[in-house]
Amino acid sequence: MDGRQAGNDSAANEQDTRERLLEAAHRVFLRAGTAKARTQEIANEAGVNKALLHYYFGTKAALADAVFEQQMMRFMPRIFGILGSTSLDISAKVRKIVHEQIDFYRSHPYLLGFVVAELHTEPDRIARLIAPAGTPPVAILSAQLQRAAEAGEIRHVPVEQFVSTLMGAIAFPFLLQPILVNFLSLHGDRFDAFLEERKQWLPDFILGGLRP
Amino acid sequence: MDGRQAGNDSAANEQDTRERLLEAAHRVFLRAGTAKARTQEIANEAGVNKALLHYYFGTKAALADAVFEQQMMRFMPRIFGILGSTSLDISAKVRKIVHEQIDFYRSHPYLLGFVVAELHTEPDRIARLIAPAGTPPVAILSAQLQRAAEAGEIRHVPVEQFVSTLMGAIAFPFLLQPILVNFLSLHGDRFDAFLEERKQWLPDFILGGLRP
DNA sequence: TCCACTGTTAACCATATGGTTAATCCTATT
DNA sequence: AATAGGATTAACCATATGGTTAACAGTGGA
Repeated sequence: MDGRQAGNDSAANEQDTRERLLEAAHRVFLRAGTAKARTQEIANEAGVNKALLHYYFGTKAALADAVFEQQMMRFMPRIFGILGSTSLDISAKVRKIVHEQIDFYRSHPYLLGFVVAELHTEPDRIARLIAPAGTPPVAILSAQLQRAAEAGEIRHVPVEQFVSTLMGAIAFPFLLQPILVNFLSLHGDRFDAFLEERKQWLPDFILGGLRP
Repeated sequence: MDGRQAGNDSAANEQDTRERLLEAAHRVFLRAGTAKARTQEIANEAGVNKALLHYYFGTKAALADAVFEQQMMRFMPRIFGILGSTSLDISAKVRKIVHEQIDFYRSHPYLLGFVVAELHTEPDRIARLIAPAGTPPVAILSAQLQRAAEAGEIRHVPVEQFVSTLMGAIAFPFLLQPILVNFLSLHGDRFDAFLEERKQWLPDFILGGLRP
């Protein structure tokens, strides 16, 4: 069950042990959730003794914090990077974020579920970690929407509503996948086809909703 | 920490004990997730001995299954009831489902988070529970969209895409609330105002996206 | 060569937790 | 009143689990 072969003498040591632990934790936490995850399994997957986990990270909770933060930093900047860009117009932003995010979550299937699950069972953590963030990159998008509306290019749209709708439409299939698959009959590779179609359809639909 | 006063002699017994346990489990599971939830806490909250939990439900997992299924049945039928209705046109369906669902999730804040978290950490359960469902209520909506498109009232839209977008836009704010609140500055009662605005804005936007 | 210090491990510990058991209570039926 | 059977409890149990400890290995510097 641990997928770690012998011969970890030299090959394994190339990577820093702390890093290996973090990656193992990342894998185990994401697939099991921090509550169900076992420190022993993390140690196994990293190919080291369980005591090393505490040697480097102190407690399971601290390690979980580290992993959670690391994962948040993995997709939040992508989103804000696009939404807050000053060189893309709204249409380009929508198309780009839909494409990139769908591809990203597809290749990281556990990420969103993990984040939502953690947000739900450990609601305080987000405050603990995100507190130091200060600059609102949404302001740029807000101004952009405002300008476009005044120029008559689009309908007037509140940023919060816009962002929630866009991101919700992107994230939903990944979060509720098992339900969706069942009730929309997206079994087998049809779910993948659905996602592929969505990369094209969703931007059209969103931009269609913005038409004046 | 348990919020149960003395005097449970007569007043408490009015309700069936099994039911009290189920409700307590529902509360504890939803707020903590099944992994973090403690059977002792459930027993406390129900005001009974922990052994009764096993007397009635066998194992913690079985109780969790019961609660999960109960919660699923709590919101899935609402959705399908509206989407699959034969007496509402598309516009009415969108308006009604947005209004009703936002109000519903607002008064059951833990529900969606719980479902997603469980879906994530116990992906098999959904198959175990939902298997016997056979009729696709989405077929009605699908036909309706088809007809409206042919009549030139709306653009052509695949059901799966439509439903995913609609439901995603509704659910997202509740699922990622802590993040949203932070990055869109929706602190305090501004989140509530956001939701209230959304009940009006979202149907307009969705229907706007459907315009031919 | 010896020392000191970091990294690493096997063995161990305390405790939380799901689950069990045997006895007791309660109530309806005879 | 006696009894049977379900409901309920206090006490108990086995084990999983996060965390600790003491010893050991390796390595670079004095």
